[in-house]
Amino acid sequence: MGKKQPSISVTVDAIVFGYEKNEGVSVLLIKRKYEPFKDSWALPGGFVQEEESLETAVKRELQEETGIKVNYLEQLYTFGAPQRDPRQRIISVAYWALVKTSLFVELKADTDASQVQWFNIEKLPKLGFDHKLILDKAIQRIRAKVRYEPVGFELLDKKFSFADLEKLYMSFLGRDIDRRNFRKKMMGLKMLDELDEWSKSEGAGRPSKMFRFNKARYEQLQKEGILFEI
Amino acid sequence: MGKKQPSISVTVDAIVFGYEKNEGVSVLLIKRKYEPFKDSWALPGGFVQEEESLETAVKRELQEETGIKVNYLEQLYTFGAPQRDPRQRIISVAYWALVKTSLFVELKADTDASQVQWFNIEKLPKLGFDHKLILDKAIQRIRAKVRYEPVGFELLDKKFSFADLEKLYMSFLGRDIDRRNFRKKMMGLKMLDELDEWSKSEGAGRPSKMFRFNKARYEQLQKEGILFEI
DNA sequence: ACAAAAGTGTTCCCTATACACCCATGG
DNA sequence: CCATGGGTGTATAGGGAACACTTTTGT
Repeated sequence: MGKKQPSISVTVDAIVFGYEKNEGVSVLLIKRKYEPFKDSWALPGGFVQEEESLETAVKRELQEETGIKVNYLEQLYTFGAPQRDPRQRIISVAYWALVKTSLFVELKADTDASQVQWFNIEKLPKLGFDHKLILDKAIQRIRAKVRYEPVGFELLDKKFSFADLEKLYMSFLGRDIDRRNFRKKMMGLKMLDELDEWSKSEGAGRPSKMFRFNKARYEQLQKEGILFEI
Repeated sequence: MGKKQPSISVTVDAIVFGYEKNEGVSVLLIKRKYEPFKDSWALPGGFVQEEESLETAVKRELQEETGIKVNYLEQLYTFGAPQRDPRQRIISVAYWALVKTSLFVELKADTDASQVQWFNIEKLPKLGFDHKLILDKAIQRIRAKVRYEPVGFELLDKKFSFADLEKLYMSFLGRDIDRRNFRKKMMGLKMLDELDEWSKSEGAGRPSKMFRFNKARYEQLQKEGILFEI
C-alpha cells in the first residue's frame, strides 16, 4: 500500500425487480441521455459521492433518475473489469431490490435519463455497458434466494389468494409448481394467516379464500432461512 | 451521472483461509509497516492499479505483501462506509480464498508488511480498519458455502483418510459430525475413490484406508451444488 | 350443463438422524 | 490385555413428490 493512487471512479448500479400479478417479473431500465451509450437502455446508477455510503448513493441515483424510492437494496456484486466503461476506469458496485411494480407506475425520467420503463425479464432490450452481465447475475441471485428465504411480502397486495402466491413463486422459479404440495408446504411454515374473506369473481371459477402474510413469522423465516424445496 | 467525480480510492483485501489437519482453520494476516494502524494486524491488500482487474490486483497484493500465490479468489463483498479509512474515502472489494496452510510455510513479509502470520480463527488478534467486520463476513460465507458445495480438494493431501476429511468438515462447520452418517453421505456422493493403501500408524489404533478425491465428480458437484445436510 | 378455477388427502420413497458394537494396531 | 482410533448396519421418522377428484361459481 502506499505508492501510486490511480484515478479510478466508483459508481453504483441498481437492479430493481418489479413484480406484478399479471405481468410477472420486470426490471427497471433507463434510456441514457448522454454518451457513452447515448439512447441505449441501461441500469440506473451513477457516481458515488465522497461523503455518502454506497447504499445511500444507489438510493439517491435511483430517485434522481427514475423518481422511485426504495427502502432496502442488497449488494449483489462489484464489477471492475478494466475496459467495462469506455471513458475511464470505473468500478461499479451493483445493488438489487424487489418491489411491487404497481407502486411505481409514475416513473419520471430525470437527470441522466430520457426515459424510464419496466421491461419484462423475458423481453429485454439490448443494454449498454456490461449491464447485461450484471442483470444476468442478479437474476441468478434472485432465483437462488427464493429457495432459502421467503418472498412475497412486499410484492403482493395485503390480501391475496393462494393462486396469487403460487403464480409469484412460479415466476421466480421459472417453472410449474404442484398446487397441493405448495399449499401444504406454505401452511406448514405458518407464514400465512387465513382470512374470512373470499375473492370477488373475475370470470368463472370458484371464489378463493384470501390470506395475508403473518409478518412476525415471515421475518423470523427470513432470519432463520427456509429450505424451500418444491 | 455526469456532474462531479469525487476522488474515491479503490482497494482490494484478501481473506486467505488456510487449513491444516492438526491446526484447523487459520487466516493470513500482516502486521502493518506504515500508518494508519501501523503495527496493527490487518488483512493483506492494497490499491487497485488503473489497468488491472480486481482479481489481478488481489493476487498481486497478496504476492507482494506475503509472498504467497493463490490461483483462485472469490469475491466476498464490497465495503464502502465513508469513514472506514481514516485517511480518505476508500472503498474496498474483499476477496477470499482457501488454501492448504502447509504449502505456505515460508511467508515473507515485504512491501507494506513487517510480519506475516497465520492465525487460528479461534485466536485472532485485534485488527485495524474494519477488518474484523470483513473477516466475520468471510467466516460466515465459508460456513454457508460448505453446505452447498464440496470442499477439501485443495486442502488435504492427495491421499487422506476418512478421519482427515471428517475433521476438515468439523472445522468448517464448527460442530461434531456422526462418523457413520458422514461416511454414508460421502460415499453416496461418489466423490471419493477408495485406494488400496492403509495409513501408517501414528500411535495406537487401527490403520485407516486411504482415499483420494475423484476430481471429475468433485468438479461436477461444485457446479451442480450439493445439499450437505449433516 | 359445461367450463373454469379452487379446494382437498393419500401413498410412496428417500434421506436425515439416532444409535452401539466389533476390529486392527501399538504399547 | 488394554487403550486408541477405524470401520460398519439398522430402525425410525419426516418431508418431498406424484397424483385425481370434488366444489363452487359464471356463462
